[in-house]
Amino acid sequence: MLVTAIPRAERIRTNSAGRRNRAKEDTKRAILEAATALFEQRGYDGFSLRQVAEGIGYTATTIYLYFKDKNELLLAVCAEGFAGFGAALEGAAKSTDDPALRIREIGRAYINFGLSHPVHYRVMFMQTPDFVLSAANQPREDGSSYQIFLDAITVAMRAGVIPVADPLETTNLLWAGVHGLVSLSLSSKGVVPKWDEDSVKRMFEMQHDLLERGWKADAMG
Amino acid sequence: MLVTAIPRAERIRTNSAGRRNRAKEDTKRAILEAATALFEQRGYDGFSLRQVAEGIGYTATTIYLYFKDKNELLLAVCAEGFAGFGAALEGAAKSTDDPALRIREIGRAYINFGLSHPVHYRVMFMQTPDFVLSAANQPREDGSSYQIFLDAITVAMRAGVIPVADPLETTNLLWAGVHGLVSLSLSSKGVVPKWDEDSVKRMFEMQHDLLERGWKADAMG
DNA sequence: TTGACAAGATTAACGGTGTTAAGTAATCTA
DNA sequence: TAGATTACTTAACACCGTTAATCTTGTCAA
Repeated sequence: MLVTAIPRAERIRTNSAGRRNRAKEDTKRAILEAATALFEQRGYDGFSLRQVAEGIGYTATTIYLYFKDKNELLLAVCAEGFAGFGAALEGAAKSTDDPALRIREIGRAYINFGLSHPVHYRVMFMQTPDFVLSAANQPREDGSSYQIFLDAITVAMRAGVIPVADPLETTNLLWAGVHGLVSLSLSSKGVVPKWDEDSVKRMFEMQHDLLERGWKADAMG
Repeated sequence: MLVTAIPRAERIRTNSAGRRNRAKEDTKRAILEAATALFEQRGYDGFSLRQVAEGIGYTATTIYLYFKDKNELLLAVCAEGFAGFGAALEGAAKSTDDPALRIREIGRAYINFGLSHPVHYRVMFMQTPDFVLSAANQPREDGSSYQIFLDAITVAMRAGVIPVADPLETTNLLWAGVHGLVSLSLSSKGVVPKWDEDSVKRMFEMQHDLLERGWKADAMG
């Protein structure tokens, strides 16, 4: 008789536990996906636990077995969406070696993401105060989204293409520029002229041209 | 007997109607004031019709006799708060004859207002999409808040201190700059570095310096 | 194989929300 | 003084997030 290192009882128990865990992960994923779908098509206001649950044949209270409360589920939904945010910024940062162009590309990526993920962007940066932190500091292998901005700025400063100043404030300045464009577009599109996507992209280029010219003028005294 | 031009019955009726109307205006004001108080100290989320009403000894349904629904009451509350917004911008616009300085002063007034009226600013420009329109277009004797921006821009263009371009887009650009600073400050103050009031004001000056230098560099080819 | 146990899901309930429809009491009109 | 109008309330509906208690079912050790 072949004696295995692990006794039968324990094998069964761990397998069973494994299957249970897998099942649990599955329904957790199911909830998350239903939540994401509902959230994306109904927005922040039309998002209720009861609807999420009923959409996949559960009761609302079941969600509490998998998420602490509504906020945590919403945060999980956004975290998923914002994995793509960090990736987009990172891709932009790596797309060129030119320190000045890199900043512009990051800005373009930011704008593009915001405009094409309005619901996520809204919740993360506009609607719910507490979410900004987790959005900006969404941990990634190589630094948060904010860090990607900051790195590009410090590199550009060292390279002498932008004036040396407090890197944090310069980062915030750039962030404010793109965030202003995206958030006003999301709020004003269709009700105030010139806030459609094309205008916003054009305005970003104008904004960045001005910034670069300003930096250059500053460098020349 | 002295014959008055207006018969007694009619006088009574109109007076009575006047008294009624005055009373009605009074309770409308009472509701509005209670709403404002509650809104200012509990914010958008902790604002309920039942609480507004109970605070002044009415039932929630009474509010519907004076306002169409919750949204309209909230809008009235914000409209009140934003009378000051237009006034602040207008004051800034009139504070100088220098077209370039005027733009900066308007920006400063915008920043100051946003930072000192966080709750109103949030609702008008961040929280509720539908409110941006009424905030920007809040009718005033001499034009909306947006119009104050726009006028300053067109004057500056005519004066040659900023490059001639689409005035609407240039206005939006400026608006995005200050809105980005204010809204990120409101969302990030205390959780992300350098978003306190002093930093924001400093960043605005940096931002505007860059813009002006950029405009000047543009003018020189 | 049976009985205990634990996990997963449900039902019931609490206190809250915006909103509508019907009812009441006082005031004004004729 | 009878009837209409006005200001307000009560009752109800359909939701919401959240908690506690209950049920069901499969797994486990004896």
